Amino acid sequence: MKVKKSIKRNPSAGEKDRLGEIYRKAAKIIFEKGYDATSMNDIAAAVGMTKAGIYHYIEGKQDLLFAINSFGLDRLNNKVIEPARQIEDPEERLRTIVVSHAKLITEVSGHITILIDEVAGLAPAQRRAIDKRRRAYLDFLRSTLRELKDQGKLRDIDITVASFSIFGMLLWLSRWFRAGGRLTSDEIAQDILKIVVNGFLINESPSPNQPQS
Amino acid sequence: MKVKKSIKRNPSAGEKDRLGEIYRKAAKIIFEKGYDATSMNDIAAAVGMTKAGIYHYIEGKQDLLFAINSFGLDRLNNKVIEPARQIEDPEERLRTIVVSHAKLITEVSGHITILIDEVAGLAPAQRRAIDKRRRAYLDFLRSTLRELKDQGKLRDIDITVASFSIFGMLLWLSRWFRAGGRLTSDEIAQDILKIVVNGFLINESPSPNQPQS
DNA sequence: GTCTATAAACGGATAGAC
DNA sequence: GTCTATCCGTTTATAGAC
Repeated sequence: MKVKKSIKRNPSAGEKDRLGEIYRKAAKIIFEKGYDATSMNDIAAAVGMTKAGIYHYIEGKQDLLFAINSFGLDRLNNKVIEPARQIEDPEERLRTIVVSHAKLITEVSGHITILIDEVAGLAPAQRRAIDKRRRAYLDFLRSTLRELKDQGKLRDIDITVASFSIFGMLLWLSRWFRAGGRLTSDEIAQDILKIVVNGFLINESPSPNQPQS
Repeated sequence: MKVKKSIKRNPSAGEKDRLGEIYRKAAKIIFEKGYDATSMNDIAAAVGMTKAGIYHYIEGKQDLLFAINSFGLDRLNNKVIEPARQIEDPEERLRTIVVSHAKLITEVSGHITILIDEVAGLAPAQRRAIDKRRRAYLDFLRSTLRELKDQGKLRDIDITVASFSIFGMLLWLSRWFRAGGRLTSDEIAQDILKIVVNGFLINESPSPNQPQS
């Protein structure tokens, strides 16, 4: 049981936040190359240290992956799930989920947010913990769609298909989005919102881009 | 230059199609665990041979990955792209792409169809070849959406966002679909089609599940 | 805290017997 | 065609000097 949790004061100016830097750089490389293809040497080089050096900060490669996944899920929780939970109206809640999740992905630390498939490298107990949190998010989305269906506002689409399809669009966004490209964060989030609103919801008041017949 | 291409007669009854078996089993394991996490030992064990044994059939791990990707793209070409190319009307073409791609994924050999992220392990020339074919598919979808936009049938959504979003739904389907579950291939394909038709197209004649106001 | 050096295990791939 | 045995590079991780 090593001393890991040194009190997390904000690293003051000039002081190096080594552990945080390791997390961020590792997340970026793992996102790009995949967990197994990323060696501790790759990470060390990116941080500007040797492999042995970073073992001073982390327990091992598995724990690093777990920490990154956990951090990403914390972000998701803070930026998407918790704000959305405060919203009573399910339609407004759905809009909030879609837009805030899309923007979380496209805004600065996109890689750290969701490592889609990189749970296979975790120890079983770690993996269960991550899977549980992901499932909780899926269930949250699903229950929102259920409410909408009960209100007669959802199209005749299976809720499982609907929730996974929304997920699919968002997860894939993290792969194709390039910062600084033609499209801004906002434009993309709004377009995906339009797709969801029109594709999933029954619109009594047509959306802005619906032609007035 | 080894003799690889022994004439491919159909293996007659009782005769073993070893190479085909290696491809299928390898595709399944790579799809589940990822390319780098899959060792030649894993594949050999799944086929019921030793590592050395399968090197009699394949050139190496990279070539195995390339063969699997190529085979998947061949399937995509035969079952989705070519049939859709025959269709003049872009709306009908879009419907065909979505439904046939969804069914390709959910029907038997789903894993072999698309190894989404497993191109990093390829040699540069191989990778370019695979990327080129994928991009051709994306361009095909994009040009179909472009035609619809020119006809005023597409909502005010950026074509890039639209095409990637359709892709995202379909690619993610390969991850969450479980054969023999509650939902059939057909039900899923039809639901995704509904999402696309309502989410992307401007419907002059409302779709069946659109409420008649 | 960060390094060099090295241990211990595992990876892809091949040689050669049968 | 399939095996056992083995080569050699790379990987994670650690020991110990500074």
